[in-house]
Amino acid sequence: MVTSIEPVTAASARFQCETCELRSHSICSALQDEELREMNQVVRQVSLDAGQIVFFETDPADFSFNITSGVVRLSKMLADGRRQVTGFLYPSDFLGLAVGKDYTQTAEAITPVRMCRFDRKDLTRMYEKFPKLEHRLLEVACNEIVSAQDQMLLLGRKTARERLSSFLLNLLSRSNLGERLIGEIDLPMDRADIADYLGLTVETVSRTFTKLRKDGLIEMPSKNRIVIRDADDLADAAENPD
Amino acid sequence: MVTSIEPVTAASARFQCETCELRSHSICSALQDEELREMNQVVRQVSLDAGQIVFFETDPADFSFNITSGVVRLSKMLADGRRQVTGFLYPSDFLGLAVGKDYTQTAEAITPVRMCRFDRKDLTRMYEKFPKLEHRLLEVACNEIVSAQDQMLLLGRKTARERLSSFLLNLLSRSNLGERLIGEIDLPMDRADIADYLGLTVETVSRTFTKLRKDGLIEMPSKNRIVIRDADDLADAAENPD
DNA sequence: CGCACACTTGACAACACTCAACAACCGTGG
DNA sequence: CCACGGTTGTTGAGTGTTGTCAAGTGTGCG
Repeated sequence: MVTSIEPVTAASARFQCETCELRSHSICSALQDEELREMNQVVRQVSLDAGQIVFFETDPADFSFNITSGVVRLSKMLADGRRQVTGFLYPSDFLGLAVGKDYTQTAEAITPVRMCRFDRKDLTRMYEKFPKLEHRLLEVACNEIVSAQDQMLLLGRKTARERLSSFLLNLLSRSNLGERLIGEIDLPMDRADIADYLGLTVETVSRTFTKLRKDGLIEMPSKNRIVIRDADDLADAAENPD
Repeated sequence: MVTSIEPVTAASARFQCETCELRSHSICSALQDEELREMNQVVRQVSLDAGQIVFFETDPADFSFNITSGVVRLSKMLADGRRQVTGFLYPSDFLGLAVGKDYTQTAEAITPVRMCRFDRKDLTRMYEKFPKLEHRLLEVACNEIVSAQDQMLLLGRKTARERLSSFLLNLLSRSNLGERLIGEIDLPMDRADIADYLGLTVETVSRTFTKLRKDGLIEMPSKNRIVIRDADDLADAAENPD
């Protein structure tokens, strides 16, 4: 399942994982260098190939992760195979907030992924030592709640066109966090992932992409690449039916 | 907006709010008596009538609350009036986890409600003093995330029948936390609230209630009262289409 | 008693789903 | 280099579940 687990190298020793240098979202942004050294001793770098499972929705929840590169898909399944994708995790995102004994969803790499793995027992000790860490984690959890609520609004009340427009805008704001403000986004997930994330079928997703393209809201240089021609127009499409 | 705000009375002085005596869900269950006395100094009892707004989705997020009696509805709205109810809060539930400057959803009392109100600035000071409190809040947040994910699965992939069955089972497990295991539940919310919670219309909710009744899964002694005849059968209906 | 409101039921329409065929893409191997 | 098969994505035709609009039935309250 896990292709490689290596101890942290000297090169990455200053920070316990690359995540912390990327963005403020990482949980470790809360800590000082000295404290990070201590975190360093309980973290392991993990690499996965595309398609590999990080954990399954009934596995014992022993680990938490910080994504450092690649994209992870979170999903839940019903007995008959219907699936709901609950989120996509990008570099600097934290994975494994659950408090229960077992994971409640499945996490799978949809691109090659690298991440920092923490034993939850270690993390618990760290909380006690560095309350700042738990404070940071609460922030992460609250952000997750807010976007979960947005997603409920999307799934419960929005049309296919609004759903896809909202989705593209979310990806845009994410991909712009680090870098340029160009309206071009990469879709690492396939149509089935998008459909299961938006509560639609692949056919409807495909048709809706076509419509957005014909309406001049987006361009599609390739299947996995979207150019947003006017973010305001798309924002409009994300909240108005038809 | 708020009908009455009273300082804590001598009778309620031992615990800073009644919630803590009700159930383990309350955030204050994490604290010792001595620490509770300190919380006591920053809490205010608030009473609301049915229909009153606790806060609106763009209000500055200055307060957090512990519900002590009654039911609160959380919702988000689109510009054109479409609404998504994101949850119903019962006694012992915590309200106001958001980290941002403003609330991201509207909270409204759907029955007479009493609750303990905390100034978030006070709460922040309490966190620093009692890390246990923040730990407890993280637990609360994680539970909220888990049920939000369940709700996404419901909204994205379940049929009307499955949605209503799931909803009734959730209410059942909630109402049984405190007391008897009788399969009878009270619906403090109206059909529109249920519809907006389940991503349906009132008509579909009504029709689906009728179907569940005709199929012998539930009885309806009155509009707001549901008797679950066999929880296992209903659990079946909650995960199998048609 | 009658009005108002919430809920239910019916007829019809529509948006998204299902099933099916087709096209594009990609890696493989001749 | 191109032919081939498999996979993924797109498009089409028809169906269905749920939404819309409208009428009807309680139920509570003044």
